[in-house]
Amino acid sequence: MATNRPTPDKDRLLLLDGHSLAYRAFFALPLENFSTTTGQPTNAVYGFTSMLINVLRDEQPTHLGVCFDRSEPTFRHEAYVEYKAGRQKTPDDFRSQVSLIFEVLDALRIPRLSKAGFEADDLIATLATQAGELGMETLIVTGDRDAYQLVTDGVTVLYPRKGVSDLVRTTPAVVEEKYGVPPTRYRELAALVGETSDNLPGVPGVGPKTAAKWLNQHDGLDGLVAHVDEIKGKAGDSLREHLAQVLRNHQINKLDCEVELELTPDRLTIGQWDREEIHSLFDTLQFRVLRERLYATLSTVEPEADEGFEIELATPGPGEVAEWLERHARGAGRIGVAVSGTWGRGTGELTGLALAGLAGPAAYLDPAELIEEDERALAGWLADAGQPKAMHDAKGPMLAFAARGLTLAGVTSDTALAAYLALPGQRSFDLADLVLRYLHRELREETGTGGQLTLDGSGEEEIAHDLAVRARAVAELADSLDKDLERRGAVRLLHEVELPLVGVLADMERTGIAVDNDHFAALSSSLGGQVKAVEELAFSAVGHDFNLGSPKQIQQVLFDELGLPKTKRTKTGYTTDSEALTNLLVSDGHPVLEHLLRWREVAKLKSIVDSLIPMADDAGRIHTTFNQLVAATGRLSSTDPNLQTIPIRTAEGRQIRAGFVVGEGFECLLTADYSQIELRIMADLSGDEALIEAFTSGADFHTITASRVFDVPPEQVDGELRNRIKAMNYGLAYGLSAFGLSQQLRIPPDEARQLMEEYFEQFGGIRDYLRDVVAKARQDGYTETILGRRRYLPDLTSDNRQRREMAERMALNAPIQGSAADIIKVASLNVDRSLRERGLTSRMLLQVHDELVFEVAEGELDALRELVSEQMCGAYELRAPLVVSMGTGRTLQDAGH
DNA sequence: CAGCGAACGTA
DNA sequence: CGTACGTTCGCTGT
Repeated sequence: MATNRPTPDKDRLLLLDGHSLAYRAFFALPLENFSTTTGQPTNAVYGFTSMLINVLRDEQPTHLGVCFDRSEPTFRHEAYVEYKAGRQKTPDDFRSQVSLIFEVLDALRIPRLSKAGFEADDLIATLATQAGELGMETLIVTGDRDAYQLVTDGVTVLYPRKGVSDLVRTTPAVVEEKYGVPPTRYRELAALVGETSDNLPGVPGVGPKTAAKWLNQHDGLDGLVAHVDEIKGKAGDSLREHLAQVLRNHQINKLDCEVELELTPDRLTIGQWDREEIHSLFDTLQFRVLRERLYATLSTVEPEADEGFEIELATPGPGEVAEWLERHARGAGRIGVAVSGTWGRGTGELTGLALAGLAGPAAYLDPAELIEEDERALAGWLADAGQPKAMHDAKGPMLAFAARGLTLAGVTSDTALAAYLALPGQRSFDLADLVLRYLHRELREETGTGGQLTLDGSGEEEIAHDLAVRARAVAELADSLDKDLERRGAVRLLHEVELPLVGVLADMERTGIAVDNDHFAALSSSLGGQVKAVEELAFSAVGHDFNLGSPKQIQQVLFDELGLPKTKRTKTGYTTDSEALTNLLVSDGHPVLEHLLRWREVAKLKSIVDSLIPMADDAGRIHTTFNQLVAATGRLSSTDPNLQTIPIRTAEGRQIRAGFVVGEGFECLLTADYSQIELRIMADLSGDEALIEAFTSGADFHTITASRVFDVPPEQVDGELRNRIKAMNYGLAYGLSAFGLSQQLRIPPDEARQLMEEYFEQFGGIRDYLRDVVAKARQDGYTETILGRRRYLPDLTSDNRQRREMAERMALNAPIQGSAADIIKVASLNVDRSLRERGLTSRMLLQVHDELVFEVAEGELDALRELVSEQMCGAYELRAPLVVSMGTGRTLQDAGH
């Protein structure tokens, strides 16, 4: 709609009919594509918000309001009891979204209006009328055609045509063309034709064409009524028969232009919206694209976001680096460092480097141009822990630095990490987003005041400026985030845990883990043979070929062809997951089920092996990438490849572990894992004496707890009883319900409920703790780990049960899982430091949530065992003390225990 | 060719 | 109707 750019000299009021637009969006957008992972439908909110953003962008209103219907009856119901009768009830999936729309509007500081006894249309009519008197231009966005009666030269209706993206501009000429009457007559025409959705029947046999003809012939409805006896034909008879109804329609579809409202059009201004609120709301709604669009739109409205960064850029020539650093970096406070290049798989390459403090000139260095002297000066400054630096997501750049022999020290802020602690659960910590959010600026150079870019076409200068802007932005952002973390009590967590961990993780990535690709190749071919064989068995069992990897085709075979009983529903059909197939196998026993399960198993293993083979570098080592910014609880994650999910449960799976081996020159691998760390944390946090006692007694924890719950001596606790309590013990930390427990143990729900009650009778502290932790989180808006790591859970107060209960389970789990993450992070740091202090060459390779994997140097096994045990157990003092178990061997399989 | 859902690997 | 992740595959829609 760029053709209809507004004229800025006139005030422009935009009025939206909230319900009618949301309702349209609800039916236009498929629910299955617009729901959050917690199951909250969002299609109406999404569609409405999307329309709102578009119209803000295209129309650039100066004033704005959204009107809503109310549930109370209106004067129309009083005039006609059947008004809107027979309408189907509003779907629940829609109703749950209305309050979300309110939240969006409130966060955007957009006024919303409603009044008991009136429909949104009446408010719109009133405001449009008043706006006209104030000399304002009005735009009405509504899916209700009644609004056509308001159209004048100063009032335009934007009516959504199919879906939510296309708005038709309805001017007087358009109404006239479409209906054959001017907007002022539209009401009369509608009275004759009727409105089925309002349960206002018109004259049978009379459509818009006839109605328009009559109205034009008799100069309106009054004239028509006066000459009603002259109307000929069947339609005339029909009109006379239904005349009362027409007059009633005409009375009812009149919009009230004199509703008393608290706000007048000139007060419907667009407030300063709250970026944080929008961020967290859009996070909850999982609107990613929409957020970008919103920012793109509103930043054109918001002048402050138009500002960029002023940069005075120097490019020290050969031999000038040392001097520049001396003059502008040393003693100039914290320097922002921005790096361009590539990194991953434990290495990287540096292509550009920019330095900038809060003020003063910035420098751009091209690593390819540095002479030895410059490189030495740079290396010295980078490695100087006394020179404070701020970076954004420093781990990658660290790998690139390391690849050219540079070490980095003195990083007192990593803005990505700081943002992660401030806003865990956000999925991206893009520098531009953070700059916009915290500094209300755009990540670009301010070109208005001097410093004109001289683009010579090479783009090189542009790259330098771009990087310098990032360096300056990081320096400023770091200060801003420091303050934010202060407020959130996360300063120590950043400085004492997350920041130092960056280097430890980079080292692990750089080191990698050795693999035996011959072993993997043999494994792959053996698994490949089995995949083929099982595939053939499956085909002959059903009599034809099909794709065993396609759930869709499996469903067709199982449920359509073989007529097996339907399983649990998924979004797209019926589940064929291994649990369901196993159930079918027990109940029906069709041989294809067995083959299918077996195929999945071997195909999965083969795909893991095949994905690992090309990962090894020339030295035969695989380098994962640890992500420190993704897990909402504070855990690390591992990608490319994910070395935190190497199979262990089945013997065949463990064959893959046999392919991870000790590297040349080293003695063996050592794995060290915390035993039952989450349960110990739960015991500590809850302070339940019985539970703590169960841990300090030294005997098998599940057996001890089972013995208490079933009131039998520990030696009489058999596998079955122990299993039940083990499931309970673990399930508690996840917010397991009685129903879930019954499912897992395959016992009746009543029995499961009773089991839980008996458990809580013995360990009441746990129940109290779990209840309190949720209550506190609801109060505070977040949960906290032992080191003060927060997780924000706004959904705890949601009126949507599904969302609320999901948030409650997250609230139960986050402090436990997150505290375990805190502890192993501290342990990793302490082990790393201790290795250094004792001058050992053994090294840490992996972190797998509650386990650390080491490569043991010749002759260091005993020393390492002692060191690791000491540092891991001593990482944090719990009332149920930390216990570590270790295993060693030449492969990861042998080192298991 | 991107994006999504189902399935499944780990703690 | 038990948390937290990442990867693979097939399918669908642009």
